[in-house]
Amino acid sequence: MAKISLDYYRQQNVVHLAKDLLGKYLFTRIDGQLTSGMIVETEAYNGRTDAACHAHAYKRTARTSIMYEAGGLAYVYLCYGIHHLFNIVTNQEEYADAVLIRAVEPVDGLDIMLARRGKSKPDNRLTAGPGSLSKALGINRSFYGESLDGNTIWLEDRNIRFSKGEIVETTRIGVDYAGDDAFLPWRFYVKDNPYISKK
DNA sequence: CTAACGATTCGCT
DNA sequence: GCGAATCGTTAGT
Repeated sequence: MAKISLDYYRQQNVVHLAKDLLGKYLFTRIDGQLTSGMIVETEAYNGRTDAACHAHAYKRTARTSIMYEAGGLAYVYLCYGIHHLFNIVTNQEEYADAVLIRAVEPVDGLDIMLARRGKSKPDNRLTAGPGSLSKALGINRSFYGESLDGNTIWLEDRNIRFSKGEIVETTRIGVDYAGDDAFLPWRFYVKDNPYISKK
């Protein structure tokens, strides 16, 4: 077992961590049903400096409070009243940083993921996009605050490493409200991977 | 208590 | 390419 330990998530540079998470495997086990995917797209959010982060400038609310905990917890919230978006809380206590997982490449439990997504055949949209991958992996708001060191949701390092040329760094999606911070190159994805959320 | 609004997705044109 | 779907969170009355 190559489960990633909590120390990993407590690194202080959330942008570096978002890039490093590419190639890691995300697992869920719900009622004995195992599903997983390899992370191929992420975005970094920095609580102290970044206007796009829900916890921007020490804004502590009921929803964002989990981001102020030490790294290694799940931050899941409902977006547009429809989609559950899965983030990993990072950095030390009081540093409200998080990485949004935007896309994975399906690995284990393909039939389970198809059923959850209401699809009969696999396609490139099965786990592409933050709402889609959460649905495929069965992640919902009940995962809010769940430790990534447990047996329900966790990450594994299977020694997949991407070279600099295989990783694209660009601006984040859907954060126009953040002013200048919308232009930060804090979105990372694996070049040419068919499961990234947008071209 | 009320109202506005999303770190999106899917289907239809 | 465009617009509807849909509801918890948030801030303001």
